[in-house]
Amino acid sequence: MAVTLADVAARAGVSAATVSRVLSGNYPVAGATRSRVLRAVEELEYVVNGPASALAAATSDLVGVLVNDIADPFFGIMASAVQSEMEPEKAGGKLAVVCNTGGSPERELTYLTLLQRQRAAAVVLTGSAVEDEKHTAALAARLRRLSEAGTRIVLCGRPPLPEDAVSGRGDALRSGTAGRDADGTGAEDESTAPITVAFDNRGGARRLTEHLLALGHRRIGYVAGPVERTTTRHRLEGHRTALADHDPALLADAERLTVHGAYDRSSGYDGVLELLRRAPDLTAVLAANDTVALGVCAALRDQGLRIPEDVSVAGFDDLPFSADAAPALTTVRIPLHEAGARAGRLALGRESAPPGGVATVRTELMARASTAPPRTD
Amino acid sequence: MAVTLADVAARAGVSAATVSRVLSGNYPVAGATRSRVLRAVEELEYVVNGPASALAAATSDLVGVLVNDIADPFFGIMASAVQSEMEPEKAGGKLAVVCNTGGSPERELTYLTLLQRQRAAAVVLTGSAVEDEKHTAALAARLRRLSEAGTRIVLCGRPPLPEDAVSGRGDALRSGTAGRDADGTGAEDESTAPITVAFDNRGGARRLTEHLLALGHRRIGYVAGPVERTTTRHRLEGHRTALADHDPALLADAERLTVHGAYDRSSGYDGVLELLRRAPDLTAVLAANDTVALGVCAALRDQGLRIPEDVSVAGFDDLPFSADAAPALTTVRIPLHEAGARAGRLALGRESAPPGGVATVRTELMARASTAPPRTD
DNA sequence: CTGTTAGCGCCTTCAG
DNA sequence: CTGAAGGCGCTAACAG
Repeated sequence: MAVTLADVAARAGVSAATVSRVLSGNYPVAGATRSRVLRAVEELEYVVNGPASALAAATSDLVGVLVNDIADPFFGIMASAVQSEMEPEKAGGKLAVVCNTGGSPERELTYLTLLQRQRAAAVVLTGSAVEDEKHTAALAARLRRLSEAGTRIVLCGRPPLPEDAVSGRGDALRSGTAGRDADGTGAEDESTAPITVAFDNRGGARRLTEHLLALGHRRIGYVAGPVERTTTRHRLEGHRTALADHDPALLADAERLTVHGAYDRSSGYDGVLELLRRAPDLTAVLAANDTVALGVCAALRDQGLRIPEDVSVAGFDDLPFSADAAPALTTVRIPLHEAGARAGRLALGRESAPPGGVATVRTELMARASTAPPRTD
Repeated sequence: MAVTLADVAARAGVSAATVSRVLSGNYPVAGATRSRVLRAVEELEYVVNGPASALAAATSDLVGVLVNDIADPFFGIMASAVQSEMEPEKAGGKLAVVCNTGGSPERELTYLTLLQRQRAAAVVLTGSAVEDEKHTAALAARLRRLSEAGTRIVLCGRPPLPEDAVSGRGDALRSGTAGRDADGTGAEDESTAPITVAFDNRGGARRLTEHLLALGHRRIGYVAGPVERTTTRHRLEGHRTALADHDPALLADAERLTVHGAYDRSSGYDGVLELLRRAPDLTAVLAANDTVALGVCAALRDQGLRIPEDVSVAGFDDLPFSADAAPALTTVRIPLHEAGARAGRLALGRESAPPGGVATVRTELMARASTAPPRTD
């Protein structure tokens, strides 16, 4: 069908091996032959057969990037950053594969299988994880297998896997076919645990709540994300820590002033309406993220409430549109691009793992116009 | 290293061929053997070796999706839609590969090469194309080669390639290696021209401008996208057509009232400032897209101008945040999800090509609060 | 520095 | 319905 290495070799008057060598460039070849080969490649418009070379070399140049929602800039920015580190110029043309799990644990596993099947060079898992015992175990198992197969694993924006989930079972039930490659030299025991680039969600949420507290707010509603997600839990913990530190009494009401929903606009809209029903005297609302905050603002406006005069609102993530919202949104900045880029480098092994395998990315309070002191009626 | 087909075969007490057959499921196998094999697969945690099967079968299950900017929801939504059609349940687990070109023609070509090397099953090119003779020719050539290699090509959100760029040269210089697979039966001449899902940018822009005209606006500024992009040109053409139809005199000023920039927020900010310098008596501003419109609004606000009382603003695309902007943004809705999903189906051959190979997606005017009649001083 | 020789793991006729 | 055998295109030791 297509042009093959042999065709190029024939045209250049050399052996296939030589062509292979000049193409991969990791082996000495005479200048003259090299250019002769290159010319043949040009003339024949030869393009390497990826599957064939992956098979022979037992490695591929695919890197998987799993995201919960590719239509959400939060993930788009990270994915873009990861990919920016795979520039053909920078890293020999790795192909970053962005996979959209839609937040579904099953699809997460499915994609990991697909990537394992492609013998991906690395996999980057971004965004919050689902905290379900069974799923965590399944995920850990799959990651372990990927890792054993030589795929590098990087977590970005999610916490490391719990210890107990990582500890693998050691029995490799391997059957017959009398050991090909007869000796057991393949013992490249790179630290098998995934590398993690975590976000300081707790700290960010704590500082955000402290900011509201300092402004004088005491009745603070919280439109949180899905209950089962790590990010949701961490942000909530930071919030409540700040509350407790300021006045333990505030904590008592926290439960009632919290509603859960998805990480989308309508959850914010509906969520704040529910909060208003429960506590009409709310003076501030924290949202799970900036998108949710937008929904909160819309609902508040529809209720005839002014921001921040009547109610203060704050988001999380500091996505690009947040600064342009009216009023500009107070939020917590996460350096998504930097984090993604780092994850990309880690995935390619171009940067060495941080001590302990976990790097935590700082978050920063961005106090803007959507928060102000509460009304003093 | 890893578990192979042979391992599974041995454990199930059958031949490798049989295992292959139950796994691909396209060949009769006795129920008993089938389940025995399946069990062995389970026990061994076998995962097919993608490269190997791609090599042997000469097809892969990768589908490339090229986008100009993955961090932009415009592309995120389309990519997500394309991918949603490749659900493991729907289409035998195709892997959609989202590639971020950053709008660079060179990277577009590079990614196409990478995809060709992977022997991708299909490629979807989304978003506006660069109108440069040389690049168009190079692109057409590469697409033709991909197409010849059996990769299906779909354009989504960009116009079909110009006729003259498509017409291929017929000489296939193929050398030596005395024809393997000795007969020339592989003559599967599917219509080689790319299928297109185009957006009606012209019509949308025309209706948008007519809307402003109907409100009474006559001095309308336009912060357009990059000059060399098809989308930019089409939207501008629609705008000017409306202007000319309404009053040819308006066209005279159109050039002066147009500035070009990137498809981002800061272009909107800077662009409208420039327009204001050129024509302080502007009553309305059209933006290249919603993101740009946000920048326009920010700049206007910073200048102490109210929207829409002092200046009306409109965007394009109707991204999710547009309805939540304050004021809600008047814009033109493009059904990005539907378009992307259709492109995905077309790419998989699950939907037959539209007559002429081009389907045009309707756009719809969304008149909201950011546009109103001009001030009557 | 270059050619030769074996596979990599799977699919696919072709017999049985 | 199942097994045997050859090859997909490339890489990786080995020899020269």
